[in-house]
Amino acid sequence: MGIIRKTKSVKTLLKIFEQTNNAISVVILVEQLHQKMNKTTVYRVLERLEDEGILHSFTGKDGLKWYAKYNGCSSSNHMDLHPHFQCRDCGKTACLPIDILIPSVSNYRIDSAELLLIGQCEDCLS
Amino acid sequence: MGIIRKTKSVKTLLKIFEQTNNAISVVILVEQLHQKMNKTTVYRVLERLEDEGILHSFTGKDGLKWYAKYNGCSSSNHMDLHPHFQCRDCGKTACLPIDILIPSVSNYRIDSAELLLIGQCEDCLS
DNA sequence: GTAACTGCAAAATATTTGCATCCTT
DNA sequence: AAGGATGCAAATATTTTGCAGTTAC
Repeated sequence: MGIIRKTKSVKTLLKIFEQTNNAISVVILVEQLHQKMNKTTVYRVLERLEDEGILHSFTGKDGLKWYAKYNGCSSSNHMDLHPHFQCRDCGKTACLPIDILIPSVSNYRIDSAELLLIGQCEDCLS
Repeated sequence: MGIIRKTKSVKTLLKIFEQTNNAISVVILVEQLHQKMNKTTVYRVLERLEDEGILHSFTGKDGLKWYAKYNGCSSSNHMDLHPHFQCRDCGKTACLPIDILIPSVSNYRIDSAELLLIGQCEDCLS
C-alpha cells in the first residue's frame, strides 16, 4: 500500500485545506502555488490525498475539478451524497453540512451522488 | 432576437435528440458527426438549441458537457433541479423522470441545482 | 538504498475564437 | 440583399504522461 510521504508539497496543500471548509479548484491552486510547486505536482498530490481519504473531489458547474476536506462535506459520518454550493457571482464553492437522502431509482443501482446547488452566497446577495 | 434557422446541421441534431431521452456528450456527437459537420458547428448549434430552450446541458462526472432534450428531464413541468444518472461502466447517461425538492440553505439563495447519480444501469448490472 | 516524489517538457483532450465564405429567409 | 450559419485553422485551457533526477523513510 502506498504510504503517503510528508513532503513539502503535501504539507503545503494540507495546510491550505486545513484552513477552510470551502472547496478550492485545482486551477486556483496551481495559480496560487506556481512559485512553490509545479502544476503536475499539484495535480498528483491532490490525487494522492483523495486516495488517502483526506480530500474529496467533485466537478463544478464549469466542468473544473474542485477539492475539499473529506469531512468538510458531512459533519459526522460520511454520506455518499456530497452536497455542494457554488456562487454564480464570485465562484465561492462550499461543502454544505446537510444530509440528503440519495433517491433510489428503479432499474439502476446507485453507488454515489453529487448535488450541486447554484446561486448566490451571502456576500453576493445585494 | 436571434431566430434559429432550420439549417441542415440543426435538423440533424434535432433528429438525434428526438430519438432518445438519454443525454449525449458533445464529444460523442462531434465524433459521430465528423463527416457531416464541423466540430465547431456542433458546439454552436447545441448552444443555440439550449438558448432556445429545446435542449439543456449539464456536466458529467468526467467534467464533459452533456446535452439532452429539455423536457426529457422532467415529465410535466420543468423543475430547476435536473436529476441525471450516469453509468460508471458503459457511460450511459439519462435524465431521470423524478421530482426532487431542492433543499433550501440558510445564507444562500439557490437558483438551480444539479443532481448526478452515479452507478450501474440495467445492462451493466451482472 | 529504494521506492516515492518532483519538475520540466510535451502530449492529449476539450472547448473557444477569428475570419472568410456560404446559405436561409 | 442581409444577417445568420458554417468550416477551417489556430488559440486557449485543463489535465495527463514520460522520464530523469531528487528526497523521505
